Amino acid sequence: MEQKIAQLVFDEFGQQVEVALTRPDAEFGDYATNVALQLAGKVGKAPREIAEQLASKIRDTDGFADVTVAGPGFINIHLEPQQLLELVKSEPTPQYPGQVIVLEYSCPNAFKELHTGHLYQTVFGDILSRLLLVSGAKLQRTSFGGDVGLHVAKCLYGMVQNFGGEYPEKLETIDTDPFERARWISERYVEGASAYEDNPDAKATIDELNKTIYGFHDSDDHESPLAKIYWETRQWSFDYFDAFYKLIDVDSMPYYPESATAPTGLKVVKEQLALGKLKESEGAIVFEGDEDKHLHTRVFITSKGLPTYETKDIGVIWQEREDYHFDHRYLITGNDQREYMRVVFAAAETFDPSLSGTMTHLTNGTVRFADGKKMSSRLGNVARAIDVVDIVREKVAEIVEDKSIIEDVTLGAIKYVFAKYKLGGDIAFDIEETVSLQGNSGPYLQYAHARARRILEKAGGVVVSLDEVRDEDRLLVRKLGEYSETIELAAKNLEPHHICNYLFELAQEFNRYYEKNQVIGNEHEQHRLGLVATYADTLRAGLMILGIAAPDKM
RNA sequence: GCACCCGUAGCUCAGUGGAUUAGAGCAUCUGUCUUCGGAACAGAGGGCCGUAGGUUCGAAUCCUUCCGGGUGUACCA
Repeated sequence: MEQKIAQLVFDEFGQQVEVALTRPDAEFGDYATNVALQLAGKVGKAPREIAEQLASKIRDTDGFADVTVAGPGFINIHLEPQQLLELVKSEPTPQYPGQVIVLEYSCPNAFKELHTGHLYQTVFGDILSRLLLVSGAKLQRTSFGGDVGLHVAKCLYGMVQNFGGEYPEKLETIDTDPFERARWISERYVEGASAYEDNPDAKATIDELNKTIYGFHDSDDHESPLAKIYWETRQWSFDYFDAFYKLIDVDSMPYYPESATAPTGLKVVKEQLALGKLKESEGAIVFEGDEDKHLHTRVFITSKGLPTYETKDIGVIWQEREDYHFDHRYLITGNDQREYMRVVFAAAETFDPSLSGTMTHLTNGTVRFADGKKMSSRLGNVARAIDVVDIVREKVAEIVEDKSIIEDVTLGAIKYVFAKYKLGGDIAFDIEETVSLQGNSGPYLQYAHARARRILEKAGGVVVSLDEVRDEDRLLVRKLGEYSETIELAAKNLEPHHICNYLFELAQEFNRYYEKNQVIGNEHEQHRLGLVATYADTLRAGLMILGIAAPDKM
């Protein structure tokens, strides 16, 4: 439609313009455009005059219900009922057809538990994945994290202390539940970390251990007692990640451990050093910043010869490209890594100019607790992801009577909270509001859906497809017709929160309709059931993109 | 110091490439209501969109100043 109007503008005024259609308040029309105002300056006529001229042309050519001019020169377009129905039945236009896209997110470190930030980023990444998939992308999810490094050494030290020596067989005495194992590992980490702080001997041992662990990889040592402990508990960590993803009902993804990306990164970095793209400085290998572009200088290989995070990140990029030949790569991290990642991207693009413009860094804010006092006793300083899920589940269980849907509602509540904010800012996580069954929340939408399903069930299942628009339907039908463009907008900008806003508005619109219009027993029952079914299906489709289950009963 | 992000209703947040009267949820107050599932609907109050300028026919939105908050600034990740 934009193009048609642009063509009319060109025919009438000989001007090339970008026509933007907006969705005005229902009283004004179904679409509105301000092209007349844009043209006023160029053409040298009054905006209203241009608008009238254009409006009459649009009226002639496209057979809209009505085309009016309002205010300073807006053209408001009213659609015919059939045009509204076409919109309802239209599918979203894929925004990434056939594109190979890598999305890297979640990124927990091995030997540590997932905290609230991971929960947020994992949920958000999963939603983005679903959005990209329905938008035609060939998507590959990935994750990246540290399975080597000082934190692992501290942890291993704690384990050895706990066992009173290097006794891998004692691992068998630990609980087999993946969450219990993860917790046990993190307790050993805490012990190792405090020993590192308090005890100089322990510090020396742990520093040595750090190198030893790299050695397990370099020399492929799976036999020494310490190596056995390392490999076994490393696997526990990976199993724990998968168990957690399963718990929150998101897809798991290939994990790129630093032990694997470091060698790849080192190889690239050494090649680039030879090519002069990196420099030696004070014994370290650095990528020189650029003051004009406000890029910091950063170290890629330390003066001790160890690869830094920068090098490992280069390694992931090269590995992911090798594995998937991506057209575009997105990664999500905390926003504290913003400047850092700019340097890594700049370095990567310097190393290989063909990467230019193929990578996008998305950043998320931190999760704050709105009701911090209540949470603190249970969650401590670093809130574990699992505790948040447990607390929400407890709250949900208090309200929901049907036990079989507690998990769906719990996850619906959590996922919706994380989906409804635009990525970037901090999130105020309020348990009460999360679980709240009213207002703009996951459970509200789940309930709205279940309610519609029950109407259909009660009516007996025979549902005709929607084929007319009655006067009282108009607002709801128009809202249903906005589904496709909402998905397109969300996909194009990678902003799932538009979907949340839309679904909430849709549910409200339906509730308004439902308040006034009897469905069952009405003379238009068949027609209205078609409308209810369309609504329920739309709601379910939207929730599905958000990874939220839409139970038929609640 | 420099750079980046952010300041919209009491609170939490939307606000598409500039646009008709700046919106929603929560909270507060008032109605509807012997309910096709009320976890609802209707309505009210509450805003110089941080400040001061600029561009424009028109600015929460673009540019600049200042104020306030956050983050980052080479051998951590």
